[in-house]
Amino acid sequence: MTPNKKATINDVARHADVSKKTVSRVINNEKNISAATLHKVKTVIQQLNYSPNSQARGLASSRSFLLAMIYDNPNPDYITEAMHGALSECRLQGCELVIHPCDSTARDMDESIIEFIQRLKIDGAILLPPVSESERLISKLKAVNCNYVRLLSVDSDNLDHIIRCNDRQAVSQISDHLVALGHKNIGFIQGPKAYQSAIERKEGFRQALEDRGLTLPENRVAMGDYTYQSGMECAEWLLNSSRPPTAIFASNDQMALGVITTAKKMGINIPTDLTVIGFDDSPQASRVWPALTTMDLHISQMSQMATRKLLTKYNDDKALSASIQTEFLPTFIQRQSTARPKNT
Amino acid sequence: MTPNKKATINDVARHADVSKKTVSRVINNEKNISAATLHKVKTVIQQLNYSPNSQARGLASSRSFLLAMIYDNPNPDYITEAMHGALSECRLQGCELVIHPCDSTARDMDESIIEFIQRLKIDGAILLPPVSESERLISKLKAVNCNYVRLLSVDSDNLDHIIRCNDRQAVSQISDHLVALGHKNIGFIQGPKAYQSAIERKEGFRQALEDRGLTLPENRVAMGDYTYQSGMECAEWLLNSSRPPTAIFASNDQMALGVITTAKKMGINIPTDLTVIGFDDSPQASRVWPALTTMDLHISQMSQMATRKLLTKYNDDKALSASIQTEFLPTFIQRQSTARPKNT
DNA sequence: CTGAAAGCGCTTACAG
DNA sequence: CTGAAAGCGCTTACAG
Repeated sequence: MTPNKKATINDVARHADVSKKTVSRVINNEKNISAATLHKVKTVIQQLNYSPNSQARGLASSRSFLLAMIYDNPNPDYITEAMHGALSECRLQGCELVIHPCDSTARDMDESIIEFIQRLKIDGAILLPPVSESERLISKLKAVNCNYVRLLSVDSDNLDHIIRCNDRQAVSQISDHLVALGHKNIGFIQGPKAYQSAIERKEGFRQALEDRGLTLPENRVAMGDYTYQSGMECAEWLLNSSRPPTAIFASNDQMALGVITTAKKMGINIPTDLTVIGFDDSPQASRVWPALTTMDLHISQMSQMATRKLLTKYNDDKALSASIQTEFLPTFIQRQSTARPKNT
Repeated sequence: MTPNKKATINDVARHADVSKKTVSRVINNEKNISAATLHKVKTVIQQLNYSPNSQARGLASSRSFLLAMIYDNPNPDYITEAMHGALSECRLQGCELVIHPCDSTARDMDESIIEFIQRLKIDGAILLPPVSESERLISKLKAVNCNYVRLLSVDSDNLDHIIRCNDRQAVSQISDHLVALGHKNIGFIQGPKAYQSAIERKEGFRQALEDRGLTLPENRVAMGDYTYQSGMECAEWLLNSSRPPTAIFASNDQMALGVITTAKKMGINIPTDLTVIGFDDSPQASRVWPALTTMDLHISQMSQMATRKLLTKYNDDKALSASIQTEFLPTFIQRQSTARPKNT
């Protein structure tokens, strides 16, 4: 990479007149170094503009300083946020992020992930839904002794391995809002059943409505798949029913955006004729008219905490470890797509 | 990583009864191996489920099999597409992608990028705009002998180092469309001058209109910054002028989306009262109502070609190298946001 | 076509 | 608190 040869640990050792083991000690922040030696070595490191070769470190210590983000998620906004959070923590702790999208419908997904992890000696894997929900993958990860943290909607693993988004409590906030506005005839658009979040949001919402004296009849539940297209279709179905709902809660923003489009096409005004609520707080939510009321899932923070949790193994900073938050509660973001129903 | 010890080159050599150098030859697809030996080694590799340790390979050969994608781009859709393209090529050629967002306004951006590249011994860097436009960074990259390819709107480097999007020809297609529809009073929303693409699109559009006997007066040019917010503001300014344009071309989709929102707020109907054209073909373009007419930039393909170009150095597949396309012409995507002006 | 030796730049396990 | 030796799993440069 460098013509003007990059400095190595040997150069530093020679210049500082110590053994390379001592240099290694300062690189790795080990204890038991005299202040004088520490200072001397640090000075030389500066002078020589030395930075340790991570391949050599990795080969010797069987660490790679590489974390992997593994996902199969059609939603780029989710991925982007997740990367952002993971990256912040990586910088803090001197790691790098390798991204590894995959196809969870492929037969050999698990094998190819494992091969990838072993080839790069990945220090730890951050698993995003729906990949994070595959117990088969998890058991293979354990078999090769690979550290991992899963972003999930439910507590289905040891707490060392999950960061959880409490979708149930989140949808209960939404039902509060809807009930407070006076809506009684509410439609719901569900996500694909292959996603745990879709189930949690649906069951949580149904439960929350019942707790508040309302119901969510099956003919008010449309089956979407988290896409814009499905949001449009579900909205059409709900709004063309004999007694159309006065509010629609779509279990993600893409589908809610589809609801808005369909309503516009049908000449239905939002929010006066129809209240629409999404779930995600995607960038587009604030960039439509009317701006979409939704839930902020704090994906970036969740991903950062997942990364921090992954690195506790290599990090003896107690304060940092203690700062890890395992469960996240989404935040309600009120914008312009909700209002009281017309005849109330 | 593995409790049940992963196989090494030595295990393969022993089982196949050859030297490890021979195993190395098959790993690296070298010539001059007898068919019998090749077969024998390959079989053992399969049996042992062996995959070479990329750290050891890297340390010995000063390669890392790691490519970096370096960017400072507020547009997640662009990044996502670029990653997708790069990743496809990485898989093809056995590399991995490390992502490295950065802040191009930071004083130490160049230094931190160089440090990162040297620390990981990155095999090559894919530079996205606007980072790709920094000549200062390029010269530092050259100084440390780091291979790179830039995604750019202009030819400002050796052809080995660029993949170009021909923004000028693209906007000329847009002016064709607008002129064919009969628009004469056209507004333009410019991107931030720090982006070369913003300049190319503006100058290209002005030139194209002039070539067709029209003009783009300065009072029809609004200064945006590629954000939705600026698109709204610019649209307000243009539409509140004494003789509002019958068509607005925004130099990216985010701003065009802002135009649509402002038009809606003002009660202006699209496309009958106002034609709107964007540039990017972002996912949202087809998810608003009316769906946005725009240009597909082929970012994923550009990024894939950039990656392929980067890897030619390590790859002696002539056919693959010959398949590299250096210049891309965006494709016009007609949707529902354009129509003839009202009184024509 | 194949192999033995040395070395890439670090860390581990020990010794003192 | 510090260091000498061996080794991580490969490739390079040679030799034959």
